[in-house]
Amino acid sequence: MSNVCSCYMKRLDYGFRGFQVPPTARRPRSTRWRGPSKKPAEVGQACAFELLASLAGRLLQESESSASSNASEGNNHPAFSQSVLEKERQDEVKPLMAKGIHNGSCAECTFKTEMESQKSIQKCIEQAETDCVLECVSVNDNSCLDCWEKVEAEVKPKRFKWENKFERHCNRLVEIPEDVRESCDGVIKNGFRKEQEASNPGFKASTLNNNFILKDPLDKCINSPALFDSNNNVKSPFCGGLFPSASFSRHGNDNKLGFRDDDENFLQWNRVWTKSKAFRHPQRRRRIRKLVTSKCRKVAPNLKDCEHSRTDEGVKPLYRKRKTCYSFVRSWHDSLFKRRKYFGWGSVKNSDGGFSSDSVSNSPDKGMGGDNHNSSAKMHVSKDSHVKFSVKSFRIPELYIEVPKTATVGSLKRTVKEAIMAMLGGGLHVGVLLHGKKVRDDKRTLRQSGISCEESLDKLGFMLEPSSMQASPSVCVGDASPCKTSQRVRSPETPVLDSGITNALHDSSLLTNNVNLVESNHDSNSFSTDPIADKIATDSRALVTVPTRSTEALAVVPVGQKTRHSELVQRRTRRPFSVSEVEALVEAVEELGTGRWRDVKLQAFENADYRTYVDLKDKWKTLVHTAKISSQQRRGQPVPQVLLDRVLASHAYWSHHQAKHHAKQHQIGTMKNTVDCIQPHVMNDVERKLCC
DNA sequence: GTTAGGG
DNA sequence: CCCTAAC
Repeated sequence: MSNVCSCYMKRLDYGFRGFQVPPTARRPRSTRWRGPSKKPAEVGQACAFELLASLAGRLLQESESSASSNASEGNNHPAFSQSVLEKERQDEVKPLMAKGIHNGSCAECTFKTEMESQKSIQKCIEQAETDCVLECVSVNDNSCLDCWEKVEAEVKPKRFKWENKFERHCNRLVEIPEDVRESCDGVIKNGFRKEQEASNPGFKASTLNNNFILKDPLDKCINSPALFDSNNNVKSPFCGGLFPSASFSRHGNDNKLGFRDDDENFLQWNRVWTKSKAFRHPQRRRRIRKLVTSKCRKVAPNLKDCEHSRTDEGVKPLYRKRKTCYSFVRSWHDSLFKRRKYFGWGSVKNSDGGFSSDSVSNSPDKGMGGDNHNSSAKMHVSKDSHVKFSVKSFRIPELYIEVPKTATVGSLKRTVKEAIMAMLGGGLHVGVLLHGKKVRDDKRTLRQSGISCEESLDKLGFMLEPSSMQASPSVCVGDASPCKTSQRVRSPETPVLDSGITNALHDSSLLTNNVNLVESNHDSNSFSTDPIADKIATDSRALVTVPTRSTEALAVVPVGQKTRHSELVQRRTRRPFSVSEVEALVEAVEELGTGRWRDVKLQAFENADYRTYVDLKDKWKTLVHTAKISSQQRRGQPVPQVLLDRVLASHAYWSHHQAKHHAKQHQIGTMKNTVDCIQPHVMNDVERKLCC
């Protein structure tokens, strides 16, 4: 624990993308896939197929009576899914979502009740159909998706292509009895498949002999933590997370899971996404840096260095020093966004480190179960106007820790525990999101809040938030939520915290993005008056967000953004120098010379807050380079050759002059040191002459 | 805090 | 544009 922030040369890095409160085994981060977040539609597909597959399994089991219902090792799921698994094992058909069914899938509630009651196939099919429809509807209505697509269109138009999402699929082989095939096929064609074919040209569902070979999103498998079952890992290769490497091919299907461009896309995405205008203002940025730095100077001995202790004034982060904690934070961030590149397994949805519910499902009652793509929350509206929820588990944000290789397992456990406890230290509240917006009025009824309406089924979300926080940086609950990779809600009226960055840092350890959906409308060219809000909105993948003090710029401590997600201080937005700026720079340098960048700044760019003297120095550097290369090699906005000539001339002059000056200074120093007998006025004379 | 230079 | 060493 105490070594978390120290500098062991040999370390083992553990990345935890989240914990499930219920004991569902999870893969090591290194084996989990994190691709670009999937679209909700894929969830819908998977759910529908789960239904079908589950149905198939169930029917098989029934048809073969109890002969096959003996073993249940490793399957921690009751009832029907277990039998499905068993059947799969016997048949050596290792497909499927049987495991997915058990835990948190949209099919769950249906099968736990309806299937167990052995109602008619038709009913199940109808249910499946209904669910398909619901899925599609909710997908279409999903505002997060809208945002996502919007950003996609605006930010990564060339690189991030959803058409490719099916490239990461693997085949699922589902055995379906002959007598059900027809009806299932009908369902597929008329319901799910139809929808999918309409929206996803790449989607395929074909029949082969007695099998259905379904290509559906692997993401569903691997993104669903519910699928991780350490006991059954071998049985469900496609269920992700159990693969030691980042790619695999299965059964000769050549379904390679390549991360190739997706990773790039992701990084690119993250980069763009994290580009923020928050720190565009140098003064603010400096202030932030100072704040952070000063905070970091406070010494603390261990991981808690990077945690926060509460005082009467509020929450105060105790940062040992910038390097230590910053690197900790940064490595966390790096682990998020860089490791993702290599170890993609896992849920992108988790990548924002959000608390998430493994599943939030409705009571297995009658009625319709709408799958909420915003939060995975399932809500059931029964006939008596009750709205029933069941939240099975929550996950906490990704946690990144380091321990020495020599650490014991016990210490590792303790470290993880302490880190978790630190995150959860303040206790938690649950927030409710409706239409991506926080429902703040606790006294309103569900009906009044619009939650009781069926139309809101896919608009509901949950989030966890620290109970001690006034502000609401919180995280959506829910697993299948595209929202998690995109945005969260930060209501404009989010209360202001007094402790500023202190709280921000505190929050950072606890929470993930809390981004207003609306802010996804930001484009990289817009300038925000609220840098922090901007930042938060832009960097949805940052592990950390900062409650903003209205329009005051604070700090965001990305532990890792996507961002995705982000550094302690965001990289500034690139601001190409205009010709006039170049001219001003050249003029100033001609006069002042190189090496006096502060003066250059004050003289020529005093009012350009976004230009630091380092910027000017860098620009001069590139100008010199540009002037030296041929015009064909130059890129960006062309600089008039006249200016470049002046740059070269000035550069040559000042190089010479500076060298001469330095030589003279050295000469003078030497003289002073070696010839003590020289009278001061003589020395001054010499200096004057040399410096001419 | 500035400057210089590598990335 | 960032980072860091050196001053």
